[in-house]
Amino acid sequence: MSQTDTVSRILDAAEVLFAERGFTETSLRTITSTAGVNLAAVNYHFGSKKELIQAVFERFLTPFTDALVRELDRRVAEGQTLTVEGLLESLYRVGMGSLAEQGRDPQRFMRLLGLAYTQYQGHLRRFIVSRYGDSYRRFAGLLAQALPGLDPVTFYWRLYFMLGATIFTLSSYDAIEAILREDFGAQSSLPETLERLVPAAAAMLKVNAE
Amino acid sequence: MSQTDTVSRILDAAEVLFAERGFTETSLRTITSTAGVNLAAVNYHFGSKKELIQAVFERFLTPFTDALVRELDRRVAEGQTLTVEGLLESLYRVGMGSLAEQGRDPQRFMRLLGLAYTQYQGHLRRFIVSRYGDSYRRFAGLLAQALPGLDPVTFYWRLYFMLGATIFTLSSYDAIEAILREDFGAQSSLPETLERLVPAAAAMLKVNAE
DNA sequence: TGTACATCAGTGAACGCGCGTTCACTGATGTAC
DNA sequence: TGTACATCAGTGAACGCGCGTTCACTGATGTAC
Repeated sequence: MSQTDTVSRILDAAEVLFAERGFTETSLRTITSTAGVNLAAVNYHFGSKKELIQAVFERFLTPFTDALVRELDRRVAEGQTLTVEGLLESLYRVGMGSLAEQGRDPQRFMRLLGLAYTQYQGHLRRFIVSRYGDSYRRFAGLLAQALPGLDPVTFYWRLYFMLGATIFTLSSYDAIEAILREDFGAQSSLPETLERLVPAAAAMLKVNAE
Repeated sequence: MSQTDTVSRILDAAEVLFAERGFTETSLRTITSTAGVNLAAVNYHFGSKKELIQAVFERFLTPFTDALVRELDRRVAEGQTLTVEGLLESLYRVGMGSLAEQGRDPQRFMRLLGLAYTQYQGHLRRFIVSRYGDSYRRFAGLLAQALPGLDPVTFYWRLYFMLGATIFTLSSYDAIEAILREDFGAQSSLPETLERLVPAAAAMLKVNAE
């Protein structure tokens, strides 16, 4: 078993289990037995449980933000007019795409993102802000340009409303979808849900703008 | 020290600590030493940590949902036309009011509500749905009436978008407010933030409706 | 009015358990001369 | 080519610690006769 193999088996198991139950509720014993590796391997390869949590986030956030910034750069270089709807579509399409490439589950990452915001893990919030703050500001800056005439404070509050609607809904996607399927017999796929989210979120951002 | 006193001291301490750190991250030893009561008192009065968590939710959700349903009944009985904006305002005003009456902090309850949705506590979700599902459906039903012409599946997804924007933003209210104050020197009070949220959420719900 | 008993809030100490982490060790592979 | 040593992934067992819960007990108050 090569190093890469053990490391990625640990990351695969941790990703699934953290998303299901949270960080404190998932023990290293559960992770290592699911991964089929020795208990001590986590501390050997990652140093501590905290650093394992960060590594899980790094593995999916880095490809995602890199792809998002490349996409934004490309569209700006081509001189495209970036609308609110266009930017949200880019965000969601890149999110789905960069994960689908690796054959991984987008809902799982939404749950992890939701946990990062709500769980009591100061180190994780600091890690994410310092590592991915630049990409976040790039996106927010272009979105602000697409919404002229909005004062900055109103804009930022609405940006958080939009993030809340996105992260909250998609991190509970499976549960909500199951309820709607039971009550109305209507299946909603994830891409369909994102198609509902784009105009709704755009309308929320655009009230009284321009 | 009367029974009521010990019980409410435990609930007060648990409410603050759970909202700050989450359920698993808060030990009964921390709660009881903050409350100034004996460690065994939690199990004596509540039975278990799970039942304590439920009791914390019950103490703030019951007055809130009772007041909300009374307010909705009153407005319907008076024959008022209930608009989307009017219903959201009722929701937020009753939320602030029923807590302010008791001199308690509304942000704290938003954090608890956020935790209830994201933390791995199956018993809590079941408890909330069984106890407060009727009030939730009452509100959702009136909101749907205010949005004719919207198919039910789209309506329910947007209801979740709205809940996500509300719970996510208000549960991180202190953090977001601090960032905006630092970057723009602009203070936003909680009522001001709710005034921003009403038209934004209403616009999101109303896209293509009526 | 006085005595015996019941009830109940609260307590101090201990229980067993699962946790993250550590450590001495193994065995395979690579490197130097 | 052969030997000595270094490196490094991985391991098994144990460490101390904090956790939720339990239990025998106390002391105050109420109730019955």
